[in-house]
Order: sequence, then structure tokens, then C-alpha cells
Amino acid sequence: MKISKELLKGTTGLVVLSVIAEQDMYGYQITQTVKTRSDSALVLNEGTLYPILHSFEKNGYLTSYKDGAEGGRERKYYKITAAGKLFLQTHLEEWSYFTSVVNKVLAGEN
Amino acid sequence: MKISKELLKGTTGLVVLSVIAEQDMYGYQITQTVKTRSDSALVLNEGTLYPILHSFEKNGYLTSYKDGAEGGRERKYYKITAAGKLFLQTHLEEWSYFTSVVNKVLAGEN
DNA sequence: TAATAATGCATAGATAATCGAGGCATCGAA
DNA sequence: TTCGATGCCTCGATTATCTATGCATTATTA
Repeated sequence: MKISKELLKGTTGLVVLSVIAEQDMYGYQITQTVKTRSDSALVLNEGTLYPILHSFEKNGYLTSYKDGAEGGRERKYYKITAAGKLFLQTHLEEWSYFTSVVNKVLAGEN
Repeated sequence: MKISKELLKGTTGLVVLSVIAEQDMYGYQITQTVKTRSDSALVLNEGTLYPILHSFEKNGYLTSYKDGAEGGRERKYYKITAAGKLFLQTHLEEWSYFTSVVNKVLAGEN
């Protein structure tokens, strides 16, 4: 199923930070991880991902370091910081609350 | 809890059509219904709502008629069409699928 | 071996949903 | 009579994301 891009707005940063929180990752790896886990329903465009990574690093939610995979080519890994974990926690709660509230409205409950 | 406006993007049309599907409503009534049901978490700005109503009417998902509440002031009511119901059904499924997929990625499942 | 696909990072202009602010009118209550 | 709530509407600004592009390396395959 194809998901309208408008629905995706606002969740991209959450998803990105969430997968990095599990383990250090580089950009391309993040796009593939998200794509695989979502059965290709969520596809992070590079034009969306890289600006987010840069802004998160600038805001102190991520740090980055270069590393080569056993003599292979160099990649830029991102690692979540304490501030990033706090930010993630806050936005996970926000996401949960948001979906419950929307579902409540859609269900016609008062 | 305050919800970031970015999260809201993409769900606004769905919410609007959903409440009108239950009963004919006028603009101001829609904002109040959504606000009440969401415990003030979702607030539809008029600058957001009215353009959506107009575009839905233009696209054939809604029709409108003027009516005065027992000699009271005139209001512009919106009514969902068959095409609107189909559109709603499709987007309800999309919303459901979207939240399940995001939750799956956030949960770290493969 | 040469072409092609996949990997990998990055930027720039265009798009579009929403916001914030404003305009205008009616109605009921203090 | 003034003010908050109701009621409809428009417009410019904001901003997350998209599409397209550029460039380099590595693996595959014809």
C-alpha cells in the first residue's frame, strides 16, 4: 500500500532517531532498515534524510564519526546522545498520544 | 499535551470528512467537535479548515447547503457524498496501515 | 573488460499543507 | 454598550518533504 507523503510528515525524525537509538548507523543503512521493516511502505528519500541527520547533529541529538568496514569504504556513522534519547522519548509519547487522539475522533467518541 | 503541527499534517482532511460522515455539519461546529473529542489536543485553525472544505466540495466529496437554526442565523452545512464516503474509506485504511507500519519500525521489528 | 546497478554522501529549487493574522458580521450576556 | 462567542472567509509566510542533480566507489554481469 502506498502511503500519502503528507501522512509521513512529522514522523520522519522520530523514525530516524528511533533506529539509530538501537545501534549506530550510517545514512544509507538507515534508509534500508526503514524500508525493510516497513515492507517498503516507508521510503526515506535522501533529500529528506540527510538534512534531518545534519540538523539533529547540529542540535546535539546525534554525533557522527567516520569508519571503514574492515578495510572497505568509509562510512559516516551516527550515534544517539543523551539529549537525543530524551528527545526520542518525548516524541514517542507524543506519537502515541497523537494516534490515540486521532483514533478517538475517527471513532466518533465524545 | 501539545502535538507538533507536523504530526497533524495529512490527517486533517481525514478527520474533517470523518465527522461530517456522521452528521451534516457547518464549519464552526466541526472545529468544536474535533476540539471536544480530542480534549483540545486537535485544534483546527479556520485558515486550515475552510480551504479543505472548499477543496472537498470542488472535488465532489462534499456538498453544501444553507440553513438557519429555527429562525436563528444562517449556517453553511456540509454533507458527505458517495464519492466522499469512498474517499473516506480509502483514507481510513491508509491511516490504519500507516500507524501500524510506523509502530512496527519504532518497535524494532524486522 | 566495459557497462550497469547498487552503494554512499550531499545540496538546491519546487511543492504544498498548514499557520498566523486579518477582515467582516451576528448574537447573547454582563 | 461593550465584549466574548459564534460564523465564514482570504492571503502571505512558513517549513517539511520531494524531485532532481552531482559525484565517487564497489559489485555484478554481459
